[in-house]
Amino acid sequence: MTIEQTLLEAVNASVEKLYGPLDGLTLQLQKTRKEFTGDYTLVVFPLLKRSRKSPDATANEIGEVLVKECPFVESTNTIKGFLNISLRADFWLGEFGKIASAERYGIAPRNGKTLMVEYSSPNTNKPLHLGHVRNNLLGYSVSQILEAAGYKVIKANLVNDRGIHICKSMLAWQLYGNGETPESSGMKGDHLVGKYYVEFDKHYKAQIKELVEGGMDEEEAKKEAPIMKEARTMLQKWEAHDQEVYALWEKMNGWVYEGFDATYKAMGVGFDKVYYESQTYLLGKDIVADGLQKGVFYRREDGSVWIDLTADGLDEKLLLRGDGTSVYMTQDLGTALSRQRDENLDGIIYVVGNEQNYHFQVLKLVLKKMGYEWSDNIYHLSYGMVELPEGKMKSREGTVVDADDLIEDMVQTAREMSEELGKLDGMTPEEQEEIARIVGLGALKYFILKVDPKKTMLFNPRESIDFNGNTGPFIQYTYARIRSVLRKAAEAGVVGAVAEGLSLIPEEVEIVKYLADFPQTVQQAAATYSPSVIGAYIYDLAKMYNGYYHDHSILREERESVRAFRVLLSATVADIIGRGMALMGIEVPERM
RNA sequence: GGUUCCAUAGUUCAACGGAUAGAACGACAGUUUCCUAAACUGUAAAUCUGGGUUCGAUUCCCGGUGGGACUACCA
Repeated sequence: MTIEQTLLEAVNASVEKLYGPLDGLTLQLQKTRKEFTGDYTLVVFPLLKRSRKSPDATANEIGEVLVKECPFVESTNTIKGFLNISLRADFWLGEFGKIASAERYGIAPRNGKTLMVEYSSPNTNKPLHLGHVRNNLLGYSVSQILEAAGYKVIKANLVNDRGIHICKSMLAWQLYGNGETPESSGMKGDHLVGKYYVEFDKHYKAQIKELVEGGMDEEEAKKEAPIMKEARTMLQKWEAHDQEVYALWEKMNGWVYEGFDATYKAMGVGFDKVYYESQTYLLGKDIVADGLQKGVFYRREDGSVWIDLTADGLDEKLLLRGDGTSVYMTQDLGTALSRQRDENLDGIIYVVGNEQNYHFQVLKLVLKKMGYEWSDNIYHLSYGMVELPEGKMKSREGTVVDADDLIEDMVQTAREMSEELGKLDGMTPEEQEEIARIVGLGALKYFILKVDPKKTMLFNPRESIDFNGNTGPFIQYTYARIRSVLRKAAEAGVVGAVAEGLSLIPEEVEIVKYLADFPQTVQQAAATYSPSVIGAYIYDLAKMYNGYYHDHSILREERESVRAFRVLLSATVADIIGRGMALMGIEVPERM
C-alpha cells in the first residue's frame, strides 16, 4: 500500500469519527503544492454538507482529530478549505528505507489477468515509416507498463502479408526486376520490395495517362490499365494457390521479414505472437452465418450480408460480399473471436492509428449486438498522425520519413554531438558506438512517447535531437551522472545506507515524497495506456535530482551517515529513472 | 450530411473537477577552484468563443468558430 493510500485511510477514519459513515462519499488526497506547507492535501468542500460548518472550521476539526489519532502525522494547517497535512520527517526516512530496499519497487505482483496488445501490424509491400515508429514504440511501451501493473501481456503482431498491394510489388519485380535480390543489390529486403511497389505505381500511372489521352474515362482507365489487370490476375492465382505465384510470394515476403526484423531489433521492440493474415483471412465467415441466424445481420438480394447500425448513429455496414468473400471487418471479427477463445483473454488492446476509429467503433458494436460480453474489453488505443514541420507525410511527394533512415540519422547526430563535446574521449570505438546508439534512440523514443497518444503530434527532427530540456538524453544524462557518482563512492568505500534519526533537508524529503509516487504513476499509466505519464514522472524526478545535485555535496559531505544516505538516495533515484525508462522501452547508459 | 478527435505562452508539450494553469525550446539576465556545464538560477510570455452544471471548470454538458481523421463489395 502506498503512503497516500495509508494516509487516506487515516483521513477516512477521522472523518467518520466526526461525521459518521461516509456512505459512498469518496475523499481524495492530492500532493500539496510547493507554495504551501505540507505533504498531502485534503479538499474539504465535499464534506461541508456533513459538517454543517465553514470550510476552514471543518478542515481544522479534521486536522485536530488526525493529529491525535494518526502517529505519523506531524501537523496540519488550513488555508481556504484546503487541509494541508505534514507527515513526520522520520516517517519519510523510514519510507525511503523501504523503497530503497524493495526488490522490484513499483512493479505490481501478477493480478492473474491476461491482456493481448496487438501492435505494429505492417503491410509487407513497403518498409516501415515514421507513423509505424509511433505505433511500435507505443505498443511496446504500453505492454511493458501493463506488465508492470500486474497483467500478463501477450504482445501480438498481425502481419498483413496478402492482398493486391503485395501482388503489385511482386508483379513489378517480375516485369522490371531482372532477378534483383537483397544480396545482389545490397538493399535491405523491405526496401527492395518497396522499390518495386513504387515501380508499379509509376507504370500504372503512365498507363492510365495513356488511356485517358486515348479518350477513355479516368475511372475506367484505372480499372482497365493492363498492369492493374495483371495484378488482379495474380491475386486470383495466389488465392488458388498457384505454385509459381505462391513461391514468389514466399520469397519476397521472406525478404521483407528479414528487413522488418532488423528494424524491430533496432527499435528494441518484439512480439510473443506473430499472426499472418494469409492464415486468418478466411476467419469470420461462421460469425456471419451465426449473425444471420440470430437475425442481427441481413442478406440483400445480391447475396451480400449487412448489419444496420443506423439506430446507433452509424451507417449500414457490409460484412460479406455478394460473391461470398470476406472483407476486412469479417476478418477482424473472426480473429477477435478466435483469440478470445484460444487465449481466454481479459482484454485486447489494438494499437492502431485514429484513421480507423470508425472501424473499431463498428467492430465493438457488432460483437456487442452478437451478444459477446467481452466486446467491452476491446480497447482501441488510437493514436494521432505524426506530422512534419513541412506538413503532412505524403508518399507521393516523397516526404515520408523512412524508419531506418530516421534511426540512422538520430544515432549519427548523437555521435556527432558527443564527439563535439568530447564526451567520448578515452572510450573504445565499440563503447562510443553503443552510447551513440542508446542516446540517439532514446531521443527519438522519448520525443514520441512524451506526447499524449491520441494527439496529432509534430515531429521536428532537429528539435528532438536537442539534448536540452524535456528530452530523453537529458534523463539519460542524469542517470549516467549518478552512476558515475556511485562508481566514485564505491572506490572511496562509501556504502549507501540509512542511519536512524537522520534529519533530511527539504530537498531530500521532496525527492523521497516523489519516489513514493512511483507505484501509483505506473498504475495510472496502465489505466490510461499512456507512456507519457511515465515520461512526465521521470523527467520531473531527473530535474529535481539535478537541482539537488547542483546545490548539495554528495561525496564531499563530511558526516559519514549523511554521505551514506545521499549515496543511497542517488542510487535509488537512478534505479527508478532506469525502471521508468525501461517502461518506455528506452535504454540508459552507464556513462555518457 | 453522419461519426469521431483536437484547440493552452512566439513554438513544442503538461495539468484524477481544486489553491496563484506547470515545463521545455526560443528571447533576455546570471552561475564553472567542485562528485560529468549534454548542467544550474532568474525575468517576460498562454486556457479559441458564448452559454450551462458546480462551493470551485483548461477539465464535464450544450451551441458556435477553426483544424484533422473516417464515412469503399481496399486492407
